[in-house]
Amino acid sequence: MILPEEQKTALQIWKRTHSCGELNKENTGETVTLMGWVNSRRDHGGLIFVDLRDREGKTQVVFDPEISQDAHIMAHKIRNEYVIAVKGKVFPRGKDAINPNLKTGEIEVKVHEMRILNQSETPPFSLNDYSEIGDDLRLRYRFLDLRRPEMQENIILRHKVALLIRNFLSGRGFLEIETPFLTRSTPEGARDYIVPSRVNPGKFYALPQSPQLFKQLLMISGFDKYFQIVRCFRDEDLRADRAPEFTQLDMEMSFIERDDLFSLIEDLMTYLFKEVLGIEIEKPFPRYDYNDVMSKYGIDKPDLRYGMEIQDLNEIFKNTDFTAFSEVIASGGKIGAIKTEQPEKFSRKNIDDLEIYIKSFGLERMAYIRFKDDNQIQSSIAKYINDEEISALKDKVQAKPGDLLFVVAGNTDTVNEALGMLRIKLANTLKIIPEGEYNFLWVTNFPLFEYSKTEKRYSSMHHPFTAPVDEDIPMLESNPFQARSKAYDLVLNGNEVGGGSIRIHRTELQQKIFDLLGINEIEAKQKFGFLLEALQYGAPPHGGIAFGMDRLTMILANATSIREVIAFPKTQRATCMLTGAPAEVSPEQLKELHLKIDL
RNA sequence: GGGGUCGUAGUGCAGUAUGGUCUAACACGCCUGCCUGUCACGCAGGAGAACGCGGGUUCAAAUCCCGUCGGCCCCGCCA
Repeated sequence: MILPEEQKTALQIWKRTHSCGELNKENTGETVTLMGWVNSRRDHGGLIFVDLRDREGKTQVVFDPEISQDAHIMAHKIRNEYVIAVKGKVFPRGKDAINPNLKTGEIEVKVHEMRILNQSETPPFSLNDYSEIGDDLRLRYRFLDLRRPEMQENIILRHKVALLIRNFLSGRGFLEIETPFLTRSTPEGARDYIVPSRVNPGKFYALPQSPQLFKQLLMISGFDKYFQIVRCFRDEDLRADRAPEFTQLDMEMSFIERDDLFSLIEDLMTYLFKEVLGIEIEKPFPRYDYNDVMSKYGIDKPDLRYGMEIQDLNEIFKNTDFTAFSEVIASGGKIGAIKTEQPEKFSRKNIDDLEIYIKSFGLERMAYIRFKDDNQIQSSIAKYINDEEISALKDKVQAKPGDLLFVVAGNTDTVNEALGMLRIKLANTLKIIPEGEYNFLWVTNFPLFEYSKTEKRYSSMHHPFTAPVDEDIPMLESNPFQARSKAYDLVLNGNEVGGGSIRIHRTELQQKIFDLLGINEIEAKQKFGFLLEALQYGAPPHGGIAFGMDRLTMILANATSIREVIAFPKTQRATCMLTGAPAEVSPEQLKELHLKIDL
């Protein structure tokens, strides 16, 4: 079909020749066509300057009545966020007119023809100013929020990360294989999102919390090295680093042991950081035993960009007369301490507030010790500490005059937890966490099981398919709950960015673990029968890991919430402000699914 | 399930402790006009909020109380 020239749309006649981020001095003299959004308009009466924006950047275009009367008149009508196309010539800017803040700052385009491709309402918030916009507004107008350069950078970064991962893994012989979203609910783990089946009345699918079982089956099928960048779903409460649907880099390999996986992942991570941030990360990453990080940092994902480790003072006070301490030692507890940085910043009031915080973990009190010159101390427990203990203490914590030590005593786990949280709190309030530093570490040798106080039973710390440490296998008969597992976490700057394990590849051992978890044979058969069966047909030794892509990207983007790197995130109450999901469905839909709502 | 915090023009905020001076301030944006070298343009003028919603206390409520809705942060939870 041939349209008369004047009926053709702008795009049938005009083709974009460049993005708004790529022109420079080299293009001087070229006639170019740019298309984009009006970022800002500066009307000088005579000249009108417009910063034209697309995802690649901004270019200054100039409307000069001496070049085109028509374009200049039309430029009066345009407003921010109008979509326009301009045809013009690239001019170098004079020395004084160069804008170093713009990629294209050394040129400008003098317009001889313009078309308004679309108008825009005045946006509800400015897309190019420096003030913070409320989260609710941003999410309600996410399509505009995503137009902001910061968000565009984040989303582009996310693409880049995914692409680098795919290229890297493909280069190492990995295959990306899809696994189902409509699958079955499993008893262990997080709450499932469930989906009713119309063709199977009364039955439900569950959306996967992870492709765990499928990737193990793929190993049994012989696919050897698998990965997938995949959405996962968990119906649990949200946090800044936790969304109900999130993206995971999921991996599994056969014929490997833990260290093979570690070195592969270290290669992948250093590659990513090099390509994305231009930063060299040292390999191999340090490895820590779960028990060690728990006693030194009170948490299984310590941020090692700063010190302030938890000190164990039991040895120093083993002969103390102070009953509050001796009783704790006698009962197998721990006297723990943290030496704070910037001790001069702590007033009596600050210390009291910290004690209140410590008490919220169930400890009775927190003592402080301030070291003075010589062998003197100022302390809430000064009268219970003798000179010998003071000098031993000074040695142990390497105290300088003026240093401040916080001391708590009680049940070992509670002391570790409380001091671990105190350590983080101190680091944040003292602002001692260095920016731009990336600290990776592996945490290994997790307990195989953990006791749930709320459910009053043992469950797998990682998941029920995790292999026990070889030398602990005999313990499964004697004291199973002391056994360690071949699970590992990758921690980056205090975030758990990845976790995985070497899996069980023998039916008997898998059955044994189900027994210990109180999953009886019938239930195991019903829910995991396919896995138990598959393990009987030549399952290779295998293991894997999964990474939180959102968290990883968040850290690479230097953002504080994964919402900043997800195009269309949910709110804290798991709703979508854009679409209004979740929402009621029609009675017809419910009827079809044989569902009744009972509120 | 629990704790905290925020909600005032289109946006960001001040005002809330000690109710009356709030006829709600400021900045950005918006509208009109002027301006040929700006780039967070400038100048002059203008419009725009009864303070999330509901109830209560009071002579009087943005401000106090109760409830409720929503955003965010944290604990629990998240194999």
